[in-house]
Amino acid sequence: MARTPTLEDVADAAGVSTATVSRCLNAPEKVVEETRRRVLAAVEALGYAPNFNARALAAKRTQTIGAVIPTMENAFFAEGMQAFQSVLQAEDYMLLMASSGYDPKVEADAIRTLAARGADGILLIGFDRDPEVYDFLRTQSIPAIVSWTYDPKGPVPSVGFDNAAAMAALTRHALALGHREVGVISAYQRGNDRARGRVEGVQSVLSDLGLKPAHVIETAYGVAEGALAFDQLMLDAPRTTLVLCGNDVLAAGAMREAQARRLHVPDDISIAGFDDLGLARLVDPALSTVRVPHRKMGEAAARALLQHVAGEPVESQLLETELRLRGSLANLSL
Amino acid sequence: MARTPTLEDVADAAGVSTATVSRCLNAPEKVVEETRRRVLAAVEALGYAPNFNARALAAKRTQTIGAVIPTMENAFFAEGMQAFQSVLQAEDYMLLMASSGYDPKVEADAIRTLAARGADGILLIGFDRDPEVYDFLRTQSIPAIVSWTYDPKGPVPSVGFDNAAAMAALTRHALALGHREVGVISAYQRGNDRARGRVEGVQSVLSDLGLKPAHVIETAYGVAEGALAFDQLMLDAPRTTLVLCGNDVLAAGAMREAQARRLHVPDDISIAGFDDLGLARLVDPALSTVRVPHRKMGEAAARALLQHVAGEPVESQLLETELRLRGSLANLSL
DNA sequence: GACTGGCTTGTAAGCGCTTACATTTAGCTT
DNA sequence: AAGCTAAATGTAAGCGCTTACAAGCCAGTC
Repeated sequence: MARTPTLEDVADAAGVSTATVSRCLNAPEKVVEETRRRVLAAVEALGYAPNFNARALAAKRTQTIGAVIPTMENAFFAEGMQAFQSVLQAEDYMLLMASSGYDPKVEADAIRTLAARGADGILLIGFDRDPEVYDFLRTQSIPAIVSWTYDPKGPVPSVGFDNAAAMAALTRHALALGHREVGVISAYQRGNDRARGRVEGVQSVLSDLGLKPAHVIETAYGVAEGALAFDQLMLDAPRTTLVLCGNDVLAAGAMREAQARRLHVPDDISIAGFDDLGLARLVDPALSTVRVPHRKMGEAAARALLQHVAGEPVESQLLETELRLRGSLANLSL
Repeated sequence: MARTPTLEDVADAAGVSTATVSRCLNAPEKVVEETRRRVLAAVEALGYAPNFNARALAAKRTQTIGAVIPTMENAFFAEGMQAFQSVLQAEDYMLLMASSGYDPKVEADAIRTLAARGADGILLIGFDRDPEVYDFLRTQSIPAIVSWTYDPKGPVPSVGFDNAAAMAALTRHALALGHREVGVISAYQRGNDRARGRVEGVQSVLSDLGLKPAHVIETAYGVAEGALAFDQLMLDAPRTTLVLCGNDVLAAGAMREAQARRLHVPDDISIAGFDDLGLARLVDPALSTVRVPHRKMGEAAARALLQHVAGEPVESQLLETELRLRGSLANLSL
C-alpha cells in the first residue's frame, strides 16, 4: 500500500518547496494566489493530511486542550463539558479528556500524560489536589483553569460558582419553611472541595441561626447509594424532616427509598438536590434543587482557558446559581 | 525558566548516549542493571518526561485510541465509554474522544482528525456512514471497530447487540399482553442504524403477526422531545394503547406527558423504553425496557480493538440483551 | 594467544513538519 | 535603464525521539 503522503510529496507534485506548502496551509496570505491554487490542488489530489505529531513537534503547539474530570460515567459533567468542547471546536482546538475516578493519583498521572502530549492548556475540576501538581503545571508553564468552583485566590484562575453560598441559599429557604432537623447526604468530602463547600454551606447557616448542626452521611455517587444513605440517616437521626443532598442523583435515590418506606414526600420528609439535572423534573414530586449554569460555565471556562493559552491575563469568574423550587420541600408552618 | 529536560539532557547527566536512555525507558531488559540505575536516577533528578509527539513521530505509534460518539451530553454512551476507557488505560493506551452531534460531516472530520493525530485504532458507533469513510480508514490502514450494533458482514468488525431483535422481543412480550394499537417514538432514523433497527424490530413483529404497522414519530433525543412526541402521537393515533420508545429518555418524557394529561400509566397507556438507564427505575411506574450490556460491550469493544491494532484477526461479537419488565406495561387481557 | 560469539553501548539517520534566514523576483522610482 | 525595496519562495536547521547498524568488550574455545 502506498504510504500516506507527506508534505514533501505535495511539494514535489506542486513543484514548490516544502516551506511553501507549509505556508499555504498555515498562513495562506503569505503565498501568492496562483501558487496557492497549485498547492491546494496537489493536496487534494494526493489526499494529503498533515501529520499532527510532526507539526506539534516542530511548532511546539498542539491545538489541544486537556481536561481531567472526576468521572464521565454520570451525566454530572456531561453538559458542561459538551459546552466546553464546542467552544474549543469553534476555535480549532481539540479536547483531550481523561477521567480520574476521583483518585488523586490517577488525576496527577492524567495531568502528566496531558502535559507529555503537549496540551496547550488544561481544565481541572475543583482545587483540592497536591500542591505539587500546581508546581508541575507551573514549571512546565502549562496554563490551567479550575472549574465547578470559584476561588479568586486559588493557585490558578477559576471559572465557576460558589458551592457553599448556593447551598446556603437553599438551606435558608428550607429553614424559612420551618425545618429544624436537617440531614445531609453528601458525596465524600475528602479531596472534593465542591462537596465540602456544599456541606459547609448548610452548616454555616445552621450555626449562624444558632441551630444544631446537620447530621451528615457521606457516600459514593449513585441512585442506589443515595437510597442506602437515606436508610442510614433515618437510623442515625429519625427525627429529620429535611434531607439536603449534595446532588440530584443522591436526592433521587433518597426519594425513591423514602417512598419505598411509605414516607410521603414532602409531607413526611422533605428532600432537595443540587445541580438541576434532567432527572430533577422526572421524579415525583419534582425535586427542589440548585440550578448550576453548566452550559455557561463550560463556555466561560473554555474562553478563559484559551485566553490564558494566548498569553492574555485571566480573571477568575463567578457564575450565579439559582434556586429551583419545585414540589419536594414542605412548608412546616402551615 | 529552564526548558523542560530532553532525552539528551538525561543522557548527558547519566553519561551515556541517548540510545541507551531510550532503551532504558522502552526495553529495560536490553540495558545492564548498573547503567539502568544511573539512567533512572538521572531521569528522576531532572524530572524528565518523554515528549509524546516526538516519540510518536519516531516510533509511528501513539498508544492512542480514538472514539467518535454521537454525543456525550446524555448518559447514553457514558457507561459503555467508561468501560472502554478503563480497559484501554489498563493496557497503557489513552482514549481520544470526539463527539459528532449526530452530524455525518462532523463525524467524518473527527475521524480525519483522529487519523492525523495518529490514533492507532478507532471506535465508531453504528455502521451508517459514507462508504468513503471506510475507504479512508482502509487506505490509512487504521484498524476500526463498530459498536452499539452488530453486523458480522459489515465493512469493519462490530461488537454489539442486535437492535432489531431486542426490540422485537420487547414487542412480542407487549403483544402477548394484548396490545394491538402500537405507537413508536424513535430517534431520527436517518444515519442512525440503531434507531432504524429498533423501529424495524417493532414493525417486523407486527407484520409477522398480520397486524397493522405501528405509527412512528421521530424526534430528537431528550425528555422534552419525548413529551412532545407523545402529544403528536396522541393526535395522530388516539387509540394507541402501547408506546414503544427508542430509548429510556424518550420514554420518560412520554410518561411525564401522559401523566400530565391525567392518563394513568400503565392502565390508560403502556410505555416502554430501551437501554435500561438509571432513570428507568426512578420514574413511577418503573419503566419496562431492554437492558443493554453497556459495560460488557465497552470492555469487549476495547479488547477487540486492541487485538485488531496488534494485528491479530478479530471476529464480530454479539452480546445478549435482556428484557427488564417493570410496571409500565399493562396486561390488557385481564 | 588468536578467534568466536554474545552482550552492551554508541553512532547517526531519519520521522514530517515549521521557520529563521537567504535568495530570487518583480514592481517602482528617478 | 539602473537601482532599490518589498514580496514571494527556497534552503536548511532543527523539534525530541527511536532504531538499524556499527563498535567495543569479555568470556569461553581450540
